[in-house]
Amino acid sequence: MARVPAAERRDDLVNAAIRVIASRGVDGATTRRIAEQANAPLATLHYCFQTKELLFTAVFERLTERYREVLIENDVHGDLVATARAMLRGVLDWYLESDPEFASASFELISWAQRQEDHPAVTVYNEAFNVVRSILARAAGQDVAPETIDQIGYVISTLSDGFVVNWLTYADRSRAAQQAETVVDVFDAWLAVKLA
Amino acid sequence: MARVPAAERRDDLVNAAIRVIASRGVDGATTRRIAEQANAPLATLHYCFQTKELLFTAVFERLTERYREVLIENDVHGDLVATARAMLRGVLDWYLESDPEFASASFELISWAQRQEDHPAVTVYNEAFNVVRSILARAAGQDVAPETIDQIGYVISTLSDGFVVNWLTYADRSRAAQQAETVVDVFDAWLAVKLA
Amino acid sequence: MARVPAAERRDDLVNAAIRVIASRGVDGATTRRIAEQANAPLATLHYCFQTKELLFTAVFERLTERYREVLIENDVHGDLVATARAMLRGVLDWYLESDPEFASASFELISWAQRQEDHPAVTVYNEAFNVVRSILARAAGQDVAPETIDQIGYVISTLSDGFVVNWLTYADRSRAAQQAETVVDVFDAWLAVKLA
Amino acid sequence: MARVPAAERRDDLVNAAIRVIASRGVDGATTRRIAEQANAPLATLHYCFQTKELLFTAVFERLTERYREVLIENDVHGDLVATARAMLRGVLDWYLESDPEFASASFELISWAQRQEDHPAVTVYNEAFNVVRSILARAAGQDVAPETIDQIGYVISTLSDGFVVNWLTYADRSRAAQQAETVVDVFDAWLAVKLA
DNA sequence: AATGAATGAGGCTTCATTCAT
DNA sequence: TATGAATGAAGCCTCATTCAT
Repeated sequence: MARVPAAERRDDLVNAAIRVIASRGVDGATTRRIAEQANAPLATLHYCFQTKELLFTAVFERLTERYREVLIENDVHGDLVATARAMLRGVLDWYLESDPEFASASFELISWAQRQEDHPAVTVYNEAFNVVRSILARAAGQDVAPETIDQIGYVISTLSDGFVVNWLTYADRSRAAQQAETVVDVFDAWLAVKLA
Repeated sequence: MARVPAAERRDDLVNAAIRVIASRGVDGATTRRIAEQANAPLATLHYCFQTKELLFTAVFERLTERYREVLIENDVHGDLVATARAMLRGVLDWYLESDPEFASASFELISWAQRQEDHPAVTVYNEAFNVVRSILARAAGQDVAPETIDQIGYVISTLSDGFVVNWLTYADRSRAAQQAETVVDVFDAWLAVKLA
Repeated sequence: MARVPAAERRDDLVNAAIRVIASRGVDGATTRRIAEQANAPLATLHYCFQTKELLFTAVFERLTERYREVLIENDVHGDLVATARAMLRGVLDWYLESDPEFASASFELISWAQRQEDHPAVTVYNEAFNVVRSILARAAGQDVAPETIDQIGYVISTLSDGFVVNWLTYADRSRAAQQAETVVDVFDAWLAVKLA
Repeated sequence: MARVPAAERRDDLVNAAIRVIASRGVDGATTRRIAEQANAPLATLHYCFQTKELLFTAVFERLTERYREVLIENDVHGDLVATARAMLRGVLDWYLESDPEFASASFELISWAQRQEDHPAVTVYNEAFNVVRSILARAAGQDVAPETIDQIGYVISTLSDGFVVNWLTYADRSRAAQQAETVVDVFDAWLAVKLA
């Protein structure tokens, strides 16, 4: 097996871990399987990441980062309603575009993170929430109360999380696409009342 | 050691399993830990449930059954709006009342079930959905299209699932109680538009 | 399950044990499987036979007894050559008639007995040998040296054991039937030289 | 702990397995006991052989190989009678020289192999038989019918198997040495008639 | 007398990790 | 540096046996 520099290996291993977690769950994601998927010797995994937990943390960070990117990419720089709406849409579409297994891996990892000592699960939520808030705040200008911003953020996350659970369970893309419409309708209705 | 009827033992084990799954995740829920939590020798677990998987299935059924009960208990036998609203409220309140660990165990088990051969995860969703549908249908009478009923059911489940994810992540009851209000507001707004 | 007197159960259990040993080997013959095969509760096995070893000893005795019967049934009360020949034939035919699994169980049990404290394996051989010897001795009258009698007995057992090993391995009855002819031919040739 | 090449480790384990099987039977040959006998940690056994069954297969192959060597070593390259005779003698002597436990392990494993899916038991017999046949065929030249060759092979195996059973049962070397003589006498008598 | 319930001991296997090179 | 080899701990499960009725 060709010797490969550690930095590159790290990347391979993180990607491999995501794939394995998606297909076999967090508990099915053994070091051996991840190493195999990454085409790397088992010992390399521990050479690159002292511990399985550290590898998972890296995976977690990668997912968090991706999530933030999705949010930022979907900032339409419009008014509050348009911006909020686009953000929700963007997240739903992203879920739909990626493999359902990807969403599955994310969820698995959040459960996993919940049980780790320093609760990075909360961190990722907070971080995502901060991104959402800052985007919305800019769109809202001065007129909207911070509590309202927060609430909008909460509803976006609630709707998208709820959407994902169903999508993961049924893994039926055309059905999920329709449901995405419904979800956006729900959001619209509420926003109209809220910002009336 | 005192003689304990098998049925009771089975019950103890199911309860123990729920507790362990909630606190340590499905993969942390080893037979040893479950037996210990149930205050039973490890071999007893396999006497009562031939297999760990069978125990988990029993746990799964227990949770499913409980979920159905909650739905039925919250049928107010009113008109469609009142009935739908009460059902959503009932589920949210139930989540809030029970230990967050209970909801956590449910979520963990759904992920687990997803990876089992015969996908009981889908079954539990379908079953719950059928209960919701039949309650809503009775409340709606003849005037409402079945598709609308289905959509209302979908929104109830999406909102409650989304609510749970946040509740599990932060495990902050007073915050969740406020969020429950928001969730119901969202539902009301949409229902008003939908059934206008 | 109907309560059945212990004496009858003992018989059932011994028969069940033989069947299970034949089909799954000594190590596959667990108490549970034997009890199941005998249609008896597991605890009954230990009620009838304090120990699995004691049950196996009973099985062993049953097989030994059967072996002795076969030898005696095939005593043609003729001269030495005819008697010896008939005995070998009788044993070979018996093996051929019974299920190959029966022979298999016998062999399994002999290996098993070999490893028990008081070596009943030797006992069964000695016993069988004594039966053979006494039959041959009567047929031989006074003229034949005891050593010769012993040697004939040894050759009978060697040939029949060797025959069985092949029969067990290939479990091909028509092939084994031909081989039985060959075995008898071998015996005849040697007897002719030996008793010339 | 000193680094030991994997190949050597495998060898140690195979040897240990043979010893344990010989002394405690196939079913008494637990992974723990084999590892202990090999002075290796239990996990090492599974590092070298993914499975207990694979280890046993390796043991089986070792025994088969050894058996073939014995046959080939005892090819005297003489005429048919001399060659056949020498082969039988060689096998008997080999059994006598080696520990009775070695023969015991062989027999145990053949029973074991019989119960495996792909019946390697038949394979080893066929293989051994082919070696015998080819040696005999060369010695016989053109004049002897193939059926006769086969028959001689069968008698050799029957006599040696029968011999072994007694040898294993009594484990009395001096007695077995005498019996070996008798066995060869039997073979000689039959060969004389057969090839007359 | 007869049996459902229960269990300690031990079975095979896999895990994350470390060691020696 | 990078990795094949090795391993202690723990996984699930089954065994023969005993207990309480």
